[in-house]
Amino acid sequence: MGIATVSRMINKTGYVSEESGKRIEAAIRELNFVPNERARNLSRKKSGIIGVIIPDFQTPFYASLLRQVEIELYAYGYKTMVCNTVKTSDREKEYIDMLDRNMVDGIITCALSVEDSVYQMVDKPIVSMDHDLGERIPLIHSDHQKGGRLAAEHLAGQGCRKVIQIGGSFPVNTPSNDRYLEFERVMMEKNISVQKLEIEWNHIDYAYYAHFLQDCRDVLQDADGIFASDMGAIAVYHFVTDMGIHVPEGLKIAAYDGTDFTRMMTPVITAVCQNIPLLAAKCVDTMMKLIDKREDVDFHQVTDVYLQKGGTT
Amino acid sequence: MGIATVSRMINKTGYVSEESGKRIEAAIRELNFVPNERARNLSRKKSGIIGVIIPDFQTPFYASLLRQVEIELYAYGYKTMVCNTVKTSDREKEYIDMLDRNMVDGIITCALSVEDSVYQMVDKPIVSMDHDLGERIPLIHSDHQKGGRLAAEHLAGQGCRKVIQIGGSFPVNTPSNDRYLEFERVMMEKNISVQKLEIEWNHIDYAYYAHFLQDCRDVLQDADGIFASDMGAIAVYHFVTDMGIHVPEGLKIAAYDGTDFTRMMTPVITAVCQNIPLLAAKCVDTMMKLIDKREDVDFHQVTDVYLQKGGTT
DNA sequence: CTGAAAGCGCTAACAG
DNA sequence: CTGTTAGCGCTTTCAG
Repeated sequence: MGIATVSRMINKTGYVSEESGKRIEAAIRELNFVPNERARNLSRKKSGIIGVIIPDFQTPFYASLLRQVEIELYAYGYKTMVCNTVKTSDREKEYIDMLDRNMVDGIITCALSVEDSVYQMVDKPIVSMDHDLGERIPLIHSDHQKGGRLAAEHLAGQGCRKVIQIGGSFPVNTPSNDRYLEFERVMMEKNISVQKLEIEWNHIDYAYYAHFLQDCRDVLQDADGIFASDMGAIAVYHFVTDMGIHVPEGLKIAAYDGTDFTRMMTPVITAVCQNIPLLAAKCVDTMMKLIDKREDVDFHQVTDVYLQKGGTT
Repeated sequence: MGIATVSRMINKTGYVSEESGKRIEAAIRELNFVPNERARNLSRKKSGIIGVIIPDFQTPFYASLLRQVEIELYAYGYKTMVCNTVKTSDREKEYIDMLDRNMVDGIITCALSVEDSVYQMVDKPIVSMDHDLGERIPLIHSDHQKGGRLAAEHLAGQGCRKVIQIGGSFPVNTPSNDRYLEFERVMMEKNISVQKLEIEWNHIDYAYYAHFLQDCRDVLQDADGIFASDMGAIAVYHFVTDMGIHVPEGLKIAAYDGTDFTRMMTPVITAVCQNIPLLAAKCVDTMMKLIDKREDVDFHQVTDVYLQKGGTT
């Protein structure tokens, strides 16, 4: 009985007579045989692993996204390799190289620290979230423009006249910027003053916010509304409360992302919510199409956002 | 010029003359050659990937741990495969099987849903956190006993006389249980009444807590102190505040884990903090020793915990 | 120092 | 239906 038959049996590919089947099964059990994945990967020319590159899953949004992506990939029989760039472009580059070295079958990326060209050189499955890498690489993101508008209209509707926006200027071409632009545009239209406080996009952790806000006391004191990412909003709430400002009377806070944490807070934070499960599903579905070399790949998918009214506005 | 020389060159193993070196370098550049990781994995009999099994990184503690572990593994040149069991033992089993199939070089696990025997059958590098899998598998965990004591003494010191503990009964042998036992023991000693509210350990997300607390209104109303995990504490704070109970005057809340979220909240939550970076470092260091088949493996490592005084007590 | 050759363990034609 | 035979692409003796 040959080794090929065993292979056919295990992979259910090709015919195997009932008798051989039984014998093989017995042998497998007896010898405690387990197929070696590394050998399979080599001859099949695939590893069944997808790398997911994220800036840092300290950020609630990315943590949630990674979680959902893992669940989706698992459903398709793929394993997830976490690729946390921890804010450094070196790490992002190294993870992309991995694709070339055939360690993973594809990469889903939402990191922003590397020039687009690095990605464009790779001729393997890549799906990008929130980062336009050229038209040959599928791009998926939320309707950030609508997000900016929802926030602006809400704050305006609550009577804000002097608002602050906290956000970074990304070094790359990302649709995320639309939320800042649209927010400002809508406010301008309503003659509401908007000031943008620039944060270093690659330093986004709580300690940084705490430190950053220290330097903005006066501006915060003076404003009546603020728009920031989930973690930024949480930090602002914490900070201004310590300053003795009452939320929402003294200052209204709206967050962007709307991860679970905004709902765990007391009060719940008003937020524009991205549909993370849907984003994750689209990333994975698109990756599967790319891997299967299917023709019906949608190269630009935008998902809806909605406003969650909480106690901070 | 033979293929072997190229291999020696790339891996810096064995001698290569300067001239050959240059020629190879040129060829690599010209042909844009990249070594195939899958082939390497097969012949080297290793993949450079470590699987990290966690119950669910919705839980702040595991999310932080995973993050740190990835950073440590990366420093050693290893990649991290996320293995989120999402509360199901099937998934945990499947991930363990992966080890057998030689997909990963080792597994760091902190999941609790599978009988110990499943792990003991595997004769490959495994490091366990918070789950005693027998003396042949290194066990790493925080000093949960001290943690329980710190919380108990603190709440007692703040004048609590009637406290609640929220926690699960794990289906496996885990040192985490010590914190419940010690908490109760210390309280008993001081003649303080303790009631334990049992939660389903495998349903630990915010929605569950919210629902669970609904059914405990009376008990909460009646108590003056409570001890729960980070997320549990956050949920309690949220819930009792909505009920009109003032924290800390009406109820004192102490959390267990002490992840960043306890510091992001307003007020900061009093918590017993586990040293997550140290735990992660120990897990990874131990894994490296196991892989290198070194003799100096410490099979039982306990790390210290400390109390963070916040505004909820 | 270098090349030939034998695997690593499995998959995939291709004749029987 | 099944066994034989090539690979997959790299590492690693082992002569030379």
